[in-house]
Amino acid sequence: MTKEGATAPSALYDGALLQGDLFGERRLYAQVIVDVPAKQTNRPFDYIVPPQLQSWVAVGSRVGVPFGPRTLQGFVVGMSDRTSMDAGKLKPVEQVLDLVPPLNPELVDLARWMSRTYICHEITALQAMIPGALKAKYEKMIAFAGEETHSPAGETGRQAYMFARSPEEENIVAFVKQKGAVPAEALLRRFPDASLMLRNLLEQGILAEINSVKDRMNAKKVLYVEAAADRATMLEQAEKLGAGAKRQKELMVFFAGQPEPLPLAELTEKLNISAGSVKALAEKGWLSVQEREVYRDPYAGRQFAKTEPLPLTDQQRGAFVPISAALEEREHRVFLLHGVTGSGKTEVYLQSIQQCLDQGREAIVLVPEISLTPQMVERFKSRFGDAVAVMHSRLSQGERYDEWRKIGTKQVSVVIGARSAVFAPFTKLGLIIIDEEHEASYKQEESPKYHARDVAVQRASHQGAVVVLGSATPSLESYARTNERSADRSPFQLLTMEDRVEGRPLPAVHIVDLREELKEGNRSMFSRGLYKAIEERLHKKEQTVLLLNRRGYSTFVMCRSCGYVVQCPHCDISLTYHQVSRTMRCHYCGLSEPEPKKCPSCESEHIRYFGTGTQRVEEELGKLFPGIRVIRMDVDTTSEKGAHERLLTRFRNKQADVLLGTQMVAKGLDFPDVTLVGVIAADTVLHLPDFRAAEKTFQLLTQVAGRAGRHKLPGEVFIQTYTPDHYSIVTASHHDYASFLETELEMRRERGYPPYCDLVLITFSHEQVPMLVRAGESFAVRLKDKWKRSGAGPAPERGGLCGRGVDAPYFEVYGPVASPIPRIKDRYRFQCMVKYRGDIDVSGMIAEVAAAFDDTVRQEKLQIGIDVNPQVLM
DNA sequence: AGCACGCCGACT
DNA sequence: GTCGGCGTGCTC
Repeated sequence: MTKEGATAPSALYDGALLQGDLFGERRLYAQVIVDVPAKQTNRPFDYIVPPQLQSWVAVGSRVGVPFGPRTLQGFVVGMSDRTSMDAGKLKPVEQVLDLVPPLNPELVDLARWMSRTYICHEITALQAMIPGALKAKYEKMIAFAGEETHSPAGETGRQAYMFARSPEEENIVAFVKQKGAVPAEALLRRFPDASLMLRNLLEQGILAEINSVKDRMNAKKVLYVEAAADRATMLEQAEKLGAGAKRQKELMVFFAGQPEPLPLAELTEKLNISAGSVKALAEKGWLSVQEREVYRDPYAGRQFAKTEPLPLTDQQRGAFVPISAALEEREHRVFLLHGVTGSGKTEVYLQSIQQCLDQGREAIVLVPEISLTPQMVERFKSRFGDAVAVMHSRLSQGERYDEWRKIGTKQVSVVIGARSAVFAPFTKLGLIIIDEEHEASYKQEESPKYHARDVAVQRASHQGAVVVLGSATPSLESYARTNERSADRSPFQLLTMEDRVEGRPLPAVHIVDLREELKEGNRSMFSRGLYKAIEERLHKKEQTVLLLNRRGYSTFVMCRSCGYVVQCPHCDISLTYHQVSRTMRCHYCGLSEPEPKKCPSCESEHIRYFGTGTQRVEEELGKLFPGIRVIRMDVDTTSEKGAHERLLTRFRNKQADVLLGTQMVAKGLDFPDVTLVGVIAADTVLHLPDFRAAEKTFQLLTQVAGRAGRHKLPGEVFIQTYTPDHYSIVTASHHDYASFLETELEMRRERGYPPYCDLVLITFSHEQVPMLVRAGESFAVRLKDKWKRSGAGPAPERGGLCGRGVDAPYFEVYGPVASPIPRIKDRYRFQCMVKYRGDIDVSGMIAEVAAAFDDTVRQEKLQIGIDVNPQVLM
């Protein structure tokens, strides 16, 4: 309203504002992020909130809004009573999709932070926070639009045409009219050949298209039965029933003494009565049947023996006290709990959570997906009972949604789950625990490429919550931050637990030099030491875990005549032979083709299989130890739902002697009779082109070694390797994290890698190499230019990072170079790496350069993937 | 992402 | 002379 308008009386009585006021209505506008992940729509759009929806719309609501010609799902990210736009141009919010907003203002802020930090569209970040069941689904509805007689005069031609509708058209109109609105898909199913007629009817305006957001939140409904009269009446009426209605009589008597409603299913089972009897009585009006929403509880009917807090050891107490104090102060703190395997970290978690709950606050527990086993869940369910919601990928979409719903409705105060559980919509968050914080699975590989650890710290800092990062082998980034010296990042507090509970010794570790074995004439994949050890375990009826971080049968297949290696035609990677299916498979694009009988290149039949995979180890075990019972666990045997747990249960029940698998056998398993762990080839990870290769090797070896001798029986570990002197292997064999850390930090410093700098990886992919090189080079130039113009100083020389002072800002773009796997699914891949240190908004700079590339992306089908790894400086 | 509006080739 | 190609731009 203008100033003049405010002083002129006539204007005061004009306009929608006043009209609204007269009817006691408030003007309310919602800022909505719509479900279109594109640069141009990556901002809020304003909508009018109609009066009847005002009490339902809040920041965090999921709404259906008209957007251009269609209706889209969107999230409300702001509410206000004014708008910067001409209010006359605004459209109204059409639908509110949930009774309770699925997000809250804090999560909406977090999404904005994520979109900036990880360079993604805001809608992508918002979508990542809600369960898949709430993902938008759109539906075209056909509705009846009005009588043709309403057409204005003068359009007689049109009318005449309309009156000439065919009987089939009449049928369609009648059908739609009767139903009110019909999904277009359903209509075409009913009238399969009607698409042309439908188009005519739509053009004539007799029918209309309505786009709406289909509501996928299907709460499960169950029928409940209860008495519809008082006890006396029920008994009285029971007597009046005929002798033939024996079941009904029974039911009446039962409900006379049953004031509470009962689920129909339970009733029919308990009283051995058919639903028909209930229906008959309901029709007579003596019973009432209602629909009730229920939760699909995947743990329904399972009894969890209640456990009480265990007395803490001195060491556990040493860790618990500072956490407890921070909780008490309601202060945001991050603790790094460095505890060797078996030191009792879980009990510290449990008691910290208990304290958090006692304060009326809520807790999130993140665990790697793979260790989200029934045993793990059981420990939490046993302590906190129904206050726990469990979220993992093995749940059906509906189950997942129901668990999640319990958070919003305050039925639970603890969530345990994998990565995405960090977004649990709690409003009084007090504690976030991240178990095995070094695990790579906390990093999401698709957009938004977030790291759950970083998101957790971000969330906690806004809520005054405590974060506990637990690990036996903390990531260098986290460990470095306990020594933080930079001004703008607060340090993590280190808590250490060095001893195993009850003083159980760490297992003895033998490093086996495979070169020596070869010299001695042992060409088998098992060293003599490991062979003997397995044999011994078979005799003693103890169990063995074998780790080989490579699935399939053999890693590559080569022709010995010409040296041809069978490769994937779509990816630059050799194919792996799978014995079970007798196929060659690509582990990157999933291609599967029959094994070659002769060399595709020279037709020779001298084809040999090189490299060992889990399938081959399994076969070999069977040959060496006839009758041995082996469970193989890798992606190929655990893809089926519940297979993972089934295999572990079998092993636990001692239905197998050996558990053989890829890294998934290394994580968090705890079997009392496992006394031997064998690592078939420790170097598989070590030589990957990854600056974290040594760290990953150390972590993997330490984790898997921790699987042996966790209970009464002492454990033994064999690590087979061709590089027995490598520091990651040597230090892992001594369970010596401190020494590993020291050496690895020195390596990182020399090479200029995290935690001495932050990294961002930018990958480009395209079907043609020239395009890719041009784009990558142009990107790098523009990025360097941006840095220069920011006036932050000259880019240092290459390698200049080494030995630089702690506070010196640094920025360098490396590349573009071909990616480690130069082609996947027929697309070539190049990458640039940005190394920097200091408080530089690199994400912002990259986002701007990427935005300038948008046209290229559209026209040339160039794909730019940006992987932001905000690391920690030392 | 869709969808409309807007300037240049092969057709009634 | 028109129908239609997809290049640019907008969606509260």
